[in-house]
Amino acid sequence: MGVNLRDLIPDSIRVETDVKGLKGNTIALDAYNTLYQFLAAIRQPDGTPLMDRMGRVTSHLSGLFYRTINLAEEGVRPVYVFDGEPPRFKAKELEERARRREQAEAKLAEARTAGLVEEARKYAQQAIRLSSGMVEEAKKLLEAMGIPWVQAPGEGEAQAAYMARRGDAWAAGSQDYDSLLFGSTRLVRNLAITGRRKLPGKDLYVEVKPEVIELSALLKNLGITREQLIAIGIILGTDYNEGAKGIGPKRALNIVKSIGDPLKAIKAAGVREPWIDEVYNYFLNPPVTSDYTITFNPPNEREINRILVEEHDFNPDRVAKAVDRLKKAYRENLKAKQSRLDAWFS
DNA sequence: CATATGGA
DNA sequence: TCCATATGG
Repeated sequence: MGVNLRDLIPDSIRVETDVKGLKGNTIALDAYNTLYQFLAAIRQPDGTPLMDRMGRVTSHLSGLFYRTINLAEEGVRPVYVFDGEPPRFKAKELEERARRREQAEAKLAEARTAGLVEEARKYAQQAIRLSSGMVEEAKKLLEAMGIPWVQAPGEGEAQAAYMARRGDAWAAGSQDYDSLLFGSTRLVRNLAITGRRKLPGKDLYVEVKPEVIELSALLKNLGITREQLIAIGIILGTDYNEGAKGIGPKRALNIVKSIGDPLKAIKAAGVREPWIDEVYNYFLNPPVTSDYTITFNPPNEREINRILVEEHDFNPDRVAKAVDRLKKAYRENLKAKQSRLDAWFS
């Protein structure tokens, strides 16, 4: 999922930090990416997600609620950016994902009847569905919490990058690297508090710290332009194209630097999709909107309780405790600072 | 992924 | 304060 720039980016460009080091910064978070990861991670050992008494999945709400409060408490100002319409050349990728999900669902049923717990968990993670209802409910919860969200016209990563470029956000936040191709000034990955990540297939957890990748530092280090970075991404493969067979990050960088012109390099590398010029233009100039405001509001405790406790069977004491933390974080970290002049007029 | 809890 | 383990919905 997403463009795979992992092996292109030198370790020296990945700046490890902790959440405290991001205090005061507005971060435009890829909502889809975030919710999807909660759905993948917040599960019982056999892969069963958290559910309310009606059997509706609540893992995404639990993750969103507690993580957002943690970030706010540490002084991070989160803005969630939701996907709009995908570009039409993403249809193939989306169909493939749907197909893989159906296969995983079948395998999950098999594993469950066979009583294979680890197998079941594996396939449950591959069978994740983020429904439009779940997305709508996440937006409702954010509103109740007083946390801003933005509806992107196209890809959320593109909108987040635009917000960073305008200076409305300090960085885009996602596990994927796409926002760098979309021109985000910075990308923050691994933005979580506890920083635990399960190693695939093993019962081991490793500590993972947030990392910041600055676009200008990356381009300078590689000696390329943003346009050339887009070309490399396309050669390596994106959600919109397969990438050139047998070419890894080193050769992709070489080809792009020696040829110079991004579109010529893409073709010289052997990328054959006929719609590839459109993909290049989409990364360079994606649909975005300036019609948003980033405003933090006081948490609406009644509404939070209605959604989490009444509707979805969250523990009222736990929720109340978290809401208290959110109220304090709002006062101390999120509330717009009033200038002395504003105070005089109000 | 996150909180809660109990023992070192 | 740290760690391991259980539980959250």
